[in-house]
Amino acid sequence: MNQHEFIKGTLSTIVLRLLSDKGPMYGYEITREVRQRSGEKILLKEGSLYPALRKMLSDGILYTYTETVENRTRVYYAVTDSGKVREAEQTTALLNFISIVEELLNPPTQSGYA
Amino acid sequence: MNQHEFIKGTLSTIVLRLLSDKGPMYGYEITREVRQRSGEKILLKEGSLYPALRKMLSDGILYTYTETVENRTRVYYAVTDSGKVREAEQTTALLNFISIVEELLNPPTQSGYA
DNA sequence: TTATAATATATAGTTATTCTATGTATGTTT
DNA sequence: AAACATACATAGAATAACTATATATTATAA
Repeated sequence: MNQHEFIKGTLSTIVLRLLSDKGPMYGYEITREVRQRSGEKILLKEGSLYPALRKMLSDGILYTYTETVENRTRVYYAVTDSGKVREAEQTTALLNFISIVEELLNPPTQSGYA
Repeated sequence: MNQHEFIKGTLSTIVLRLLSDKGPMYGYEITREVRQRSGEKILLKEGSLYPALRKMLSDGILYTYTETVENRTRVYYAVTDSGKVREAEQTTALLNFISIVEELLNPPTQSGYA
């Protein structure tokens, strides 16, 4: 995600939300899904994704299992029970933060117009 | 802004927007205004604000002048012409990014409800 | 009167996160 | 044969925000 640095701090929430929503996914699949769902706007890099996934693993909010399909190993990442709690918390917190930022960006000089 | 790290990447846009909207402000005033406008949710720290302001100065999107009120020096930060252009760009980009994130966070399984 | 809080500035150093660049390996298409 | 897509991953750089600290004045509270 080079095109804007707004992603910082939101990446793990987005990934966690995606895994909660779609079920277990493997890394490469996550990058494609985020790219597709964002209309090619958010291009997740491996150098961002894998460290983020490893942190979530060590935090106990994800776990992994592997499958081999056509000689290619896939490492699936899935949400743990505590991860589900965290997902709800973080999603709510991010949406709250977003609404605050939207208010801050809305020019008060324009409010008052009918 | 310790309570959530979502701020990362958005701080300078918020400050730039605020200065564009309210006119020149001094550092301490900015922290109070952001705190107040955000309903005490975003608590800007000096260690975050002043480095951010200095970066914007060196980028040429802000300039400063000083005033002394009751023996206290105030360093006012104001938006340059190129800063006005940047403000419009960054604000639009942030709002676009926000709408993408909102879409990503919206569970597609829930869409379809009336 | 002394201490604390509010006003006002700012920096040094730490931590955390994302990115660039790179590396491995297989299968498919040109 | 080369390039591209699939699939993993890491090392090191860059950046941004934070904690903690420092200075100084004025106002308030104990």
